[in-house]
Amino acid sequence: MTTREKIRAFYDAMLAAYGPQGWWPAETPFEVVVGAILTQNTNWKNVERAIANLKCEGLLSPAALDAVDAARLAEVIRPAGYFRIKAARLKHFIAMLMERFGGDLDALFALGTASLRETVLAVRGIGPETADSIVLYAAGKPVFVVDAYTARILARHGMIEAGEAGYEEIQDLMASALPDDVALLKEYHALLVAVGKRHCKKRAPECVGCPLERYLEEGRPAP
DNA sequence: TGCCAGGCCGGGT
DNA sequence: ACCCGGCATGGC
Repeated sequence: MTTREKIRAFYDAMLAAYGPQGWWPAETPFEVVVGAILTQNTNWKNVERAIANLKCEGLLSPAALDAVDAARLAEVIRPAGYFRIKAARLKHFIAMLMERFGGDLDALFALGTASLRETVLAVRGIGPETADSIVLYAAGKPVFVVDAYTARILARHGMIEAGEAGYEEIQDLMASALPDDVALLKEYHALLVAVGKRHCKKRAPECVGCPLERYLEEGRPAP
């Protein structure tokens, strides 16, 4: 089986094992943007609390985040960790949105996929994964989102060298094996996270009970 | 009880 | 071009 075939087979295996994940968990595209920044190296549970706080305080809109004091914003998002840095990062994104797009998220998302990614990536505090999460899950444009689980799972299945492949390299590998299908790309990344959380933790010596290997061997999903 | 979570930046080699 | 320390809360 070629690497390309494996990448496609993984999708079937994960979908069969866990079903559609329905990502991103948010009510609006703007909430996706905020969540993408808040979840950097942080447990999603903590992010949920921070977002609930933002909703309570009426701060979950570009205009409100633009107006709020950075120190107060930091206190509101405290449960998400790195709260001072993340408050600044949210402010940087909002500043870009206000100055260049009049605070209109749809105007930003009207950009083509490549320039949208560049624009978002240029914001201080937004790196490749956060940018791609915004492009895919908030703007609905086709990019593959790479994260720590993606690299770890691919490495443990011998598809890349552990610690060798960079972000873009992994992204290109996945993109070359998959169609430009937004729904599939959304689901694929979400499924990798689902599998990673259960079977591919950082410290674990191997992917215990991972459904993928078994699927590849037996040609059908693990029970 | 430590280790880890859906990263990214800035300064130093 | 890499490498590393710093950033911080809450869960298992």
